Amino acid sequence: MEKGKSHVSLKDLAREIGVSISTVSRALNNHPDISLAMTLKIQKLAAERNYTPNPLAMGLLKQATRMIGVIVPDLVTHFYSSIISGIEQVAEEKGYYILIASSSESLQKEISSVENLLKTRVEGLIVCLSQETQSYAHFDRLIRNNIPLVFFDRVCRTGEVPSVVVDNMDAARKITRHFYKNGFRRIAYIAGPDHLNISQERTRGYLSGLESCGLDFDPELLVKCNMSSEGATEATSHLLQLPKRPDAIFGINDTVAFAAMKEIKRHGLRIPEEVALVGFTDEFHSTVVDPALTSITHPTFEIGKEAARLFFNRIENPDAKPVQVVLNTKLVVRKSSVK
Amino acid sequence: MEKGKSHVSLKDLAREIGVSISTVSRALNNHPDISLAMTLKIQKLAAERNYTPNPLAMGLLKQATRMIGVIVPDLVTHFYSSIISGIEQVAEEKGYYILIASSSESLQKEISSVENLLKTRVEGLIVCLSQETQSYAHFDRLIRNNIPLVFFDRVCRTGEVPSVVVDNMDAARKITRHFYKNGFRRIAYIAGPDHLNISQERTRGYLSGLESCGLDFDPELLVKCNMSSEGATEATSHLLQLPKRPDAIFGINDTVAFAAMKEIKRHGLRIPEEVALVGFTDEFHSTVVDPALTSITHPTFEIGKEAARLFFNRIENPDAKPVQVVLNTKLVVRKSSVK
DNA sequence: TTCATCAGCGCAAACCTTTGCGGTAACCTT
DNA sequence: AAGGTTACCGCAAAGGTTTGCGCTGATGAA
Repeated sequence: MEKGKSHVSLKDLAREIGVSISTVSRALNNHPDISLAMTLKIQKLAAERNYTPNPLAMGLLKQATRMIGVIVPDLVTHFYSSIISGIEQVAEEKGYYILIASSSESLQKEISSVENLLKTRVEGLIVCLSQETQSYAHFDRLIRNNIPLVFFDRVCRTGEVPSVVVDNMDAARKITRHFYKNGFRRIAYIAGPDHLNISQERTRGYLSGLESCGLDFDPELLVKCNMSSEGATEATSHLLQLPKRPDAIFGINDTVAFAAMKEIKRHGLRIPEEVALVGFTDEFHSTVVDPALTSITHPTFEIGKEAARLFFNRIENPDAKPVQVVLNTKLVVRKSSVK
Repeated sequence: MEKGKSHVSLKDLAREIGVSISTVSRALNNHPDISLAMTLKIQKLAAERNYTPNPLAMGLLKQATRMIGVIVPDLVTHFYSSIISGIEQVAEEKGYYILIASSSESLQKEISSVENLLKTRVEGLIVCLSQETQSYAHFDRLIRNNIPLVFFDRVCRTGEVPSVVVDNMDAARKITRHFYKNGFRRIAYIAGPDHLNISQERTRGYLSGLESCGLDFDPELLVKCNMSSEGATEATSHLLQLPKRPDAIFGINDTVAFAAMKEIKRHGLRIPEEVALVGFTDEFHSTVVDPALTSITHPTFEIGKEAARLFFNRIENPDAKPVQVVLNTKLVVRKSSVK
């Protein structure tokens, strides 16, 4: 291999054999116009020289970069990294790469990520909305130009954009009823911002669960937080200091659940004897904490794979109607919610 | 915006204004050859039409894709996702994107990831070796062609390739001495595969720590595992069933430490009264488990940022001598190791 | 008036690939 | 032997950008 030039081009091969570039190209693509002898000779040299087509040139020509942009609120939360892992697996099978950008839960960063990813000519985007996102104009351009777009978990525009979510309402209902069955009556819920679909849906499930158990809804027991550790800690502390404090809490996601657990312990209360706790989180974390956390486990890896599948459906069939895939969650009962 | 064509090219602008493509290009680059009036007119139109240079074309021309390949053993471990986050931050500042591939701790996948990333014409690679990797021939091509390459954490060829690591020997020494100071005498170490630098270095630190405390090294107390949950569980179980079982264990990384914790509990032993435990892990996980885990915390985010900085040094100064950056760890003492 | 100068712009090559079309032999047919 | 096939290959354009060089018209000087 020549120094300073790590990639061989068709031109290099053509020059070395003494034919034109087009002949080399056709030979490598087994075009019938090229004689067998010539084809073999060219393919042999190409293999020796380790030729691989330049994806930039192909991208220019075919207008297809084989890259997907992925925007997540953050990279370090297991929920997201696991989903990304799922996306990556399907993408790899299809020969696609993913470009990851994190919005850090900021609308501004989400907007600029969309722009930047489009600048790099990704073929489309797979997105989980940031916590701040309430306006969706930055996705208009994609929709208008029919650029593939898929939302997961935190979604919007479900009429126009395919999405994959879990059955949040059902999950929250299951939690509430589980608490009831285990003898808890003052069931609190630490929710997220109102504009997020996951928060709304889980709130509905919570209320529906209460009703189905014949429990009255006490507005004091529904608190909202910004889904950060700090916000959740504060929310938990608030709940625990109520005149009639709750005997059960469920948190809207991992971060909230763990912060709540720490805060309950800090208040010197025992879990689950004095305050039961259930979270929305994943298998691994739930088992490592003490007491082991009862939780709704998301099929995170599957969410990622499904999002990628929807994406490729869109690529292969641009005019198909947007569908929403709803995955089921599982309530895994552990120590934190059973006296 | 026209339907089906989401990106405006120089040609489009040129046609609309009625000048040549080169004039448009120069105007946008403020070339002095173009009159002020024309420059302004072109720039205005470009802004209206939302023109952005096509990175594929630029990539072809400049042979620079502004993309970095990153290969990690997995995506979901907090250690790696946090490092990736650090890399991403620095990359974003420089206007670079990162392409992530995970080796799943497999040499085969690592090799194919290197190949595939090179095919996509990334400008270089930032890599943490897979657990299986003992031969390094797949990096030869990069070194030979002077393609930027940086290793972190699990490294090799440190003479030829810049790298960022933590002071593993010092960290393991600190742990050993910490155990000793707190009254533990049978100190066990669950190591990883021999060929990994991190495993070797920590073993040396362990031995050195024992010696400096005047403790004899008991080979029974040094067990190796493959750093999976299963391997660590088995190793721990083995240690706990020794005739003279250890009263303190330290695990080589997150996975091992948590598996060990679960296994100790499963054996009905109390932490730290009967068996003390220390891990190599991160802040978040250490505090969420019970008892809170004493651990060496890696400056993960900083490792990522430093790796990216080394990478850009390499880009800007290709012939500089490869350096190794050694970051310090911190021993954070929590309940799991203090009687 | 005439030649040199210069501002301002276009041509074309380069990066790499694919592909419709045109071209050139050698062969076959009648 | 002349015209028609056919096998095999090259030209050139397309995709988008930058840039050295050449070209034009006008202005300045002599």
